[in-house]
Amino acid sequence: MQPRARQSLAEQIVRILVGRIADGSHPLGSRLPSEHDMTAEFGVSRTVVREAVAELRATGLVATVQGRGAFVVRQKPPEVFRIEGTGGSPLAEIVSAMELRIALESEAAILAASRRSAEHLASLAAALAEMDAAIAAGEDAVPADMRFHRGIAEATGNPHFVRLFDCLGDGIIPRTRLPSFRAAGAGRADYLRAVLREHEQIFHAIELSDPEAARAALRLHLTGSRLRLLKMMDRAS
Amino acid sequence: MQPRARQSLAEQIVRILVGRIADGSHPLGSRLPSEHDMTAEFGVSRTVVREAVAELRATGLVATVQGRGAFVVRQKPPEVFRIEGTGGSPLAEIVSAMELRIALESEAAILAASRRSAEHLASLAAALAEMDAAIAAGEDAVPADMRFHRGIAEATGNPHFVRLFDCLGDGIIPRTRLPSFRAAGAGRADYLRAVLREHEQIFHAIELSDPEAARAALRLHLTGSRLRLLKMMDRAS
DNA sequence: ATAGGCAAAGTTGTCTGACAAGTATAGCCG
DNA sequence: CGGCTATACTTGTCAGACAACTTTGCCTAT
Repeated sequence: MQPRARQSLAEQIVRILVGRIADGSHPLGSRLPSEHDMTAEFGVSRTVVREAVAELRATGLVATVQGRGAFVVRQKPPEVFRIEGTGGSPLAEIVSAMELRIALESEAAILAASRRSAEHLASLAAALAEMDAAIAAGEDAVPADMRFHRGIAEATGNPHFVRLFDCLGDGIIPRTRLPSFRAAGAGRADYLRAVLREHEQIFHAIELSDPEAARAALRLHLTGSRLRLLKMMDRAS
Repeated sequence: MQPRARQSLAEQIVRILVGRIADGSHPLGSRLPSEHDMTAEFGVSRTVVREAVAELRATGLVATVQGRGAFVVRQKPPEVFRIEGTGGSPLAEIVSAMELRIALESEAAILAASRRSAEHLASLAAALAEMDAAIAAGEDAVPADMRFHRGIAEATGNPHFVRLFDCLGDGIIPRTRLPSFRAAGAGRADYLRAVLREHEQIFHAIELSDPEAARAALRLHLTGSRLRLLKMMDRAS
């Protein structure tokens, strides 16, 4: 699939309108010019204008009401937060992502230890069992790992932690991003078993409602994960 | 501006296509049915189909090539992380957002204290001076407050902290979301001066390259902010 | 048999005109 | 002044046509 050589007219109009909304020419709450006026201003057909407005609508900048017009409901497109593909070396990215995880998840562990219910515990225990089974089956156990960490976010009782976790996606699990990990063989199962043991320690601290122990276990886990990964990368080269 | 009572045909088609892309009926890399085929399938005009495709394009799910078709380039819309307007009471939202801030910013303070440069310090000092001036001018000092916190994220040297901070937007400053704060009058300047003093303590800890002091100052600040705001809300009612 | 060229078919991009549906405004009447 | 109606304005949809680009199939030459 080749990149397009030239921008469509609709895309050009979108760009212009996005710029105007951003610079305040069309402030929040204001009505854009009518389709008829925009066809005249931009010298394009109504179809093109409509498609441009459809795109603005899809990005959330504009809402249209039949008979009334297109209104600016947002000044800037929503920012999308991602942690992969942001440039820099893969290792630097993984280290950066790990630091972010340490921030989020150690606090989540504190809150989870204070607020967890029996259901949360059951969910975490199920994720651990799943992880155990996946390791025994020679898999990388990423889905179960994700479920465990999401379970901690859920046990915080704070929806922001859950949603941010979901936003980050599986890129937060470093081994998903290391091609060499998939080929590692024997060292891999050892690595995963160590991860599983650390998960269990986190689980027990949460079970015991001990926030500081939970935080310490989580930090140890994430710091240890990082060191182990670095060692594995050395061994691979 | 009233909500629309009924979805447009284009929006309905978008919904169907988003569902199909998500469930794998139209997998990544595949070509959507032609416009002609979709007009037949959905029983709508080509205009409607084109607008629906324009919306898919704008959300990044699809890319179109003239003469070839519309191709799926992404299976799910990028997740947008937001902390406002997620439902629940305003107070519960603010408390939840504050917990998230405590997680992110206390770790950021640790890293900032370890990694800050003279430029980072200068930038933080400038934000403090700005905040001072804004308080003296009777303003709410939100832009300077944001700059200070962003400066800490920058001093971490970890781009993830900066970008996540930018994603969160000014909703993380609780007083931007309390209408009663704007009317508070005398208590407001006192509140802001206390906030400024705490910012200064954070600044000094970072200046001294003392990670634990920075973390403690940051946590104290955020916890204190919450308590003070609760008090102000009591006084207003 | 294979490669190249050309025409036809297929596909998206744009324009035009018309009608449908909803909203806003202005004017008239009680 | 308030209510009703007609008109003007605005978005939503349909249909047809042409432009521009890509793909496919067929024919011819080597």
